[in-house]
Amino acid sequence: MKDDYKEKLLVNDIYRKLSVAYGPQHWWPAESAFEVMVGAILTQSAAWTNVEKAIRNLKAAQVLSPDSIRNMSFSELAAFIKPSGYYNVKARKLKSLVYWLGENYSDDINRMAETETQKLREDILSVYGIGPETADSILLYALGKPVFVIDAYTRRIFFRIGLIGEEDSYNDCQRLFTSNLKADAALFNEYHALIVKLAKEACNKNPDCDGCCLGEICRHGKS
DNA sequence: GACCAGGCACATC
DNA sequence: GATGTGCATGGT
Repeated sequence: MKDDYKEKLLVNDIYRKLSVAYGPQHWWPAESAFEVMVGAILTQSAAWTNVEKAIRNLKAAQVLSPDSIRNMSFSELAAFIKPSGYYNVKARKLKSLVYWLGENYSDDINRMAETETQKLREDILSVYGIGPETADSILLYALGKPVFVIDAYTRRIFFRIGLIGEEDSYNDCQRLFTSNLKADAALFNEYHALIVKLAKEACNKNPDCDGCCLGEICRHGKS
């Protein structure tokens, strides 16, 4: 059997196993596309429980909108998002996002979604504070584009399994999934959410294992 | 009290 | 281009 065919079987099989083990994850937990975009920035190197507090603050003050975030003072914004950590840099990032959104799309996220995906990805990446993972989270979870999100969990788990190399770039990692799966936003959405679920479950129970529920395809402790 | 969490920009070599 | 560092809160 050819190696690339084995790889395809593995990538698909891991998804099936995770899906059976954990069921639907219902990502991204947000009421609007804009909320996803804000959450994607706030969750950078932060625990989601802290991000929830920051978003709750914005909602309670009824300022979770591009216009409100543009018009409030920097220090006011920083105070709202304080629980998510790095509040000064993140306030600057959110300001950059909403000014960009206004200037390029008149705050119309539906119009933004009409742009061709790769061009839009380049465009989003030009915004201060948005790197590959945040850009892809926005494309997938806010706009429903079939773009696979690579995070630290994905790298760690698939490195242990042997499907990702230590030196692989973000794009290399992404190719593992996009070249072996149907380009389906719902599938990419669920797969990434399941990877995060697996990482949290397994890590919390055993620091030496990221993939107990993967059975034989998990080679934890042997890498 | 140490360590980590759904990264990124920037300085320096 | 790769390697190091600052950013900061809240939960375990």
